[in-house]
Amino acid sequence: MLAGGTGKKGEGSRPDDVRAALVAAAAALIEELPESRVSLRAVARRAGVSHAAPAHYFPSRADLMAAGLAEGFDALTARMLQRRDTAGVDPWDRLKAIGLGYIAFALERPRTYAMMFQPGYITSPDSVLARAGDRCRHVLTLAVAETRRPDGVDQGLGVAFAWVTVHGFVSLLTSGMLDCDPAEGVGPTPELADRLLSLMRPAYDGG
Amino acid sequence: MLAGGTGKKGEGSRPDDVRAALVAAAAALIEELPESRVSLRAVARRAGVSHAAPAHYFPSRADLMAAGLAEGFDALTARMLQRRDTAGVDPWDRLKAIGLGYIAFALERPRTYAMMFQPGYITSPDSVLARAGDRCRHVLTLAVAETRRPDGVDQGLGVAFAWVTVHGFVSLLTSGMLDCDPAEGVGPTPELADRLLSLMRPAYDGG
DNA sequence: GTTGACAACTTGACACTGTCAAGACGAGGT
DNA sequence: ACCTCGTCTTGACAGTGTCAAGTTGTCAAC
Repeated sequence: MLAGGTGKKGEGSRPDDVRAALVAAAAALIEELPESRVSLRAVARRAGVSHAAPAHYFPSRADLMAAGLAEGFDALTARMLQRRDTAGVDPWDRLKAIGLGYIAFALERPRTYAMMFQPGYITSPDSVLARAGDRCRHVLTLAVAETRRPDGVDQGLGVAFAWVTVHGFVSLLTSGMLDCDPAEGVGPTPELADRLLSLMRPAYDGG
Repeated sequence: MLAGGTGKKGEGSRPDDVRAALVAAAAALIEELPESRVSLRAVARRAGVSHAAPAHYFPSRADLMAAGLAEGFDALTARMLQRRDTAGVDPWDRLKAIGLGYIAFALERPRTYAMMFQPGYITSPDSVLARAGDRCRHVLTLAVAETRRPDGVDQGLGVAFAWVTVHGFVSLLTSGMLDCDPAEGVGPTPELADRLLSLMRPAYDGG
């Protein structure tokens, strides 16, 4: 049977209810607990099913985590779009808004964000997680395309550079390596983010 | 007793032999196995001690991992220094050499690298891991200082930008998010690394 | 040289984990 | 009525981190 069976337990159940509950529980726990404590059984408990229920929908723990992380990616994408659409019409403003939205998401949901980029959860380029990542990058690609100039960097490189910068920033920040040291002239987080994004700009403008 | 006791078991043992063996075993397993499979017991087996021996040197699993990861940081620092010292005298060449050494290390020991920057292993700014990270950043700071111009970016921001760029690059690459797509004009890894580092430069040169 | 103290481990146990095998159970078809 | 199948539960197994207690070897004191 391909599309969700009608098998239901209580009267309130709908097809794939359990699956959705598991993914939602996983997404929640990923942010609430350190990674090692997000167990299959904890997710199952949160979703109100038995400890082995996840095995019917996900071949392994990693697959359930990947599904939860894909939800995280979609939330990130939504955040970027929201910020972009409230920015003006200037392409650079829009790109910068996307970057700030990206950073805001990562700092609000640091554990989810860190896990999203952990090697090992993407099993294939067609996996749920990889596709969610692609959708996210697509938003960035569109924004970079808008800023494009005849003598600017090429598309792929521009996307890579923008992503690399914002990801590197939040990743270093949340891992505790980038403590904004006032002695070195670097201010608090939002200011540092703004200055880093501004620092990026000349790479796009010049030939 | 403050400094390592003389308690030895066999005749070959030296003080703190077991501790060093544990850290070495941890560092090795961190690269060999996915993170979830690097267990205290596996490390203990590799070091040839009982499953509870690590508890005598490290309060928890995280502390043993942090010790292994600190070794990774020191190896990274050594790699950067080696590359820097074989580069010429041009400050920018030296900074770029450091960046390429950094990238080379991360791509050779991807699991170690990813774990080094995972939030949660740095318990305090004085921890072994944090200090190893500081030593690494210090090398970068020196190199950035060499490139400094009167009208360039300030020190702290320059260090942050350089680190953010190389870290973001290898982190995205190893997590599978940055598949160098030929259709978008981005070539293979070494070329992309080189172009990204070059893209960074105008940020340091201009006012 | 016997005694005691003590660090360095080992052994054993506990609750917890991911995964597999087997069973319960209701819905749908014949 | 009977069978089948998908959904989920129950039960089991090896493996995990951590704690408590026991063992062993070394040193200092007397």
